[in-house]
Amino acid sequence: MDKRLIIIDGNSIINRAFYALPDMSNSDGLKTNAIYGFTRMLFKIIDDYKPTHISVAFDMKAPTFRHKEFTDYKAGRKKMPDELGQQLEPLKELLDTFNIHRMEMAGYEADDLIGTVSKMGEDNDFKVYIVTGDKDAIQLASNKTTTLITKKGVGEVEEYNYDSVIERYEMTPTQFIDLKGLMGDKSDNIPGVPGIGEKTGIKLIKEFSSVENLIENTDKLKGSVKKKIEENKEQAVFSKKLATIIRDVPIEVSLDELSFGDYDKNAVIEEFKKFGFNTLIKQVLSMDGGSEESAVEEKINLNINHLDNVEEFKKELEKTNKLFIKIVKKVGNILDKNILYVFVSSNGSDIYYLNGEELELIKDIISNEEIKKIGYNLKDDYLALKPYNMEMNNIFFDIAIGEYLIDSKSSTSYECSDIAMKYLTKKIKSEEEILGKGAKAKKFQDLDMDELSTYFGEMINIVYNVYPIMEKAFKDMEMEYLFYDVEMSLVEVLGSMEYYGVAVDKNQLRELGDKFKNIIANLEEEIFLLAGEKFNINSPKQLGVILFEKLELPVIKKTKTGYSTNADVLEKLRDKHEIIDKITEYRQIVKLNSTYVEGLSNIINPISGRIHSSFNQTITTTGRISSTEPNLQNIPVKTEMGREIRKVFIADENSKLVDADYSQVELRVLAHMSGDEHMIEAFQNHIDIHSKTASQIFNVDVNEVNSTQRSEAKAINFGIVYGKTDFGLSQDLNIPVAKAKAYIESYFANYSRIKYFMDKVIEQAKEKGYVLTEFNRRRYIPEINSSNFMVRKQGERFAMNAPIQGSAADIIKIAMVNVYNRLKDEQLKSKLILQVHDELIVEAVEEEIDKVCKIVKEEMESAVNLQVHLDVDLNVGNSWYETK
DNA sequence: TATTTCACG
DNA sequence: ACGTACGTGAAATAC
Repeated sequence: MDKRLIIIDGNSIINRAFYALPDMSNSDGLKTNAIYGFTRMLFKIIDDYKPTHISVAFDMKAPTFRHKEFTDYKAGRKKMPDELGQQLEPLKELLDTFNIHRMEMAGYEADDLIGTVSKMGEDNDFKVYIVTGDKDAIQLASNKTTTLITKKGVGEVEEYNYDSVIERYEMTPTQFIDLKGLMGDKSDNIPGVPGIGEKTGIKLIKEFSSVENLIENTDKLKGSVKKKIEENKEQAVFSKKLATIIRDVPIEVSLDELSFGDYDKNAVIEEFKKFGFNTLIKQVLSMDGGSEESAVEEKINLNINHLDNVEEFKKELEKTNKLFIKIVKKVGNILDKNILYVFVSSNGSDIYYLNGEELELIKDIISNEEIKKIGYNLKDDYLALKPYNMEMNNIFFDIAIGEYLIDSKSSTSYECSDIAMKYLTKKIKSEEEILGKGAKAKKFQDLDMDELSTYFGEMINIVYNVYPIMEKAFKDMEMEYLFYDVEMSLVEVLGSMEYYGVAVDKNQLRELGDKFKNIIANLEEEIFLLAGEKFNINSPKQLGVILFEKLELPVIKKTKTGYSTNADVLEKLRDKHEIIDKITEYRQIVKLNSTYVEGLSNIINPISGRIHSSFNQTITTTGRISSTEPNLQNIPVKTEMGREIRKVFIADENSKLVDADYSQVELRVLAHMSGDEHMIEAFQNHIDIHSKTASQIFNVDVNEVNSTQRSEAKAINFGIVYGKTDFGLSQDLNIPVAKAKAYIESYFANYSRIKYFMDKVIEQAKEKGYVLTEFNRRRYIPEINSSNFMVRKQGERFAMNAPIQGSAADIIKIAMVNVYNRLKDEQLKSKLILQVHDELIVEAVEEEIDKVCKIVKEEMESAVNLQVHLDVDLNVGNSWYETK
């Protein structure tokens, strides 16, 4: 079998990783980004090239023969930063754990060891790969050796072998050494020939093929080049020597020692846990090689039986009043009875199941207010039971939501298997492993009882073992109110909203569709006429060709794949050609028709005739809820044509929609959190905040503010919340950057506590690694300590925005819970049906409208006590369109 | 599957 | 000097 040897330049790769990745550290404060990056690179290389042998070469601190012969060698190099230095030893230990060979030798650089070992590999018929970020190693490329140079960061590599080097550079790999002899190398402080750069160097090497030959034939040169070479002959030869990688270092190593694959997975995982590399643990487990026996996959011992003796199980439950539960349902209508099995347990190991027809047996357990329901994605379970007329009460602990609160960015899915790995180092099958992925993925109804019981039994066991750990974490982080009283209470609220849905007027939808299609057809014709040909207007690519090539309009902006044709660009082009306005209008109507008219039509529930959107609680990094299938949080409102879509959303018979929205909730949160007297005062005195800001910036009386000033101030008020720059503001307001800068400075001069607040949260993010909302919701911001300017600035904007957006999200969640509970407690028929970030909509039956208005306003305004009032605007109408 | 665009707060 | 406002989801095209 063929043997493949990979030799890695350890220092080079760890350096790359360090500078490419954002700051990371483990719980002990050890920096880990370079180790992480190195390991990811290592895994990728192993995956791509399947090496049989590996060695990692390191530089030593001791001077090399190059230093001895040339004191200035590598002079002027910056010292390795301590954040990187401290990662070197742990990386070496990790390699040892992996049983990966590493080498270092006093007096020689890593390059020389690589040169020597690669030669050994070549001589023994290995296919050799050299991994480094240093292009010097291209000189080692040959028919048997491929040099892999890292591209941008550590993600990808570029391959160089003998042929590809010739093809790209028109010279052989070894001629690279000659080139360097002439050009020198700034980073290594190799002098070369002064005045000869890359261009001339390449020309000379192509002509004379080597430094030595060149020197002998300087008579064929002329002018300044001749002079330069003749005056620096020795220096050129010497530079070439410095640049030459040694290939016969007296290192005592046999290729057998480099063989890879025999390592203890468990030990590697332990190490990863120490570093906090949770995502890598999974990868190790699925990697070939390594001994599996000792791996973490201890079989979980479970007793899984049909629930025959309900009374006995109830007795067991009484001991703790904790029910661990997972419901398995088939894919189907949310309003139908779809339950296949219910798995329940009181102790995490004795697990019982019953099928969909036997549910009545546990109805009183499910609805018992005393029994705490503990599970994973409990909203799904709550919803599954609804069609059976069963109400799951006391939804107490959901480990998916728990993980979301602990780290809202750790992943997007919060897969149970990931949670198991992170908290228990237990490997259970993921949903994808059970069902497969893509088009031929199975569904739970396709699995047999054996597969189901293993998967869901393990899930219950994981829940049982993880929740106490999270319980403690919330206590330590002072997040108990947020978790139990806000998020867990919200599960039932969101479930109820989904189940109830919102009524739609299908006729209205059809009418709008007809109207839009008509307009689209007309616009299409006009656009083709103006363009002189037919094309797909929906294709940015084809549109780009028409606009910027055929019509030769000026290119405003480019995307990574071609011309940008977005609304901003079109806006700037609208004076240049009459086709532009037609396209803008076409885009708008097509969007309305495809996303809204057709999108909504497709998703109306055939049973209820209503729309049941999913409200997801574990998606956003800031704490907001998201809405999918369909997204009801982005129904058009800004243009009149778009707003007509809202006529589709109506109240049921004998009902009306009560729409309540917070007035400027984020700015009020900002006023409160910053404690800025000016802003607080404005809100307390019910002064229009945008006019107030305008009066301060433009130095006029509040009553004298004109509409332009007010709208500019509005842009600033909102922009500040997101950390907007002077440049961005200048673009939005179409004013010079200097003017925008002056506005922002004036803003912060007047609202000085806001500036102070922003500085403070950034500082907190830098120190602690996270920022907090008013209710201690956390957002980790690893970007904040990045060495990359752009990434770091972005981190600062996250830090400024997250507490504000997040606190507003906390507040409306509290309000939702309170509104829902009031409606329930007062036994009203009206239902909370929608939330759009700062807006709640209740479908209220006629006779309850006054009561509902009062409840919603009261609960929203009193959800939290801030230094400013929260104001809620109420509107009542037959449709969402009317509630304006 | 990735990219571009655009709808909302 | 950098590149330039946060948070989402859906549809369509192109690969």
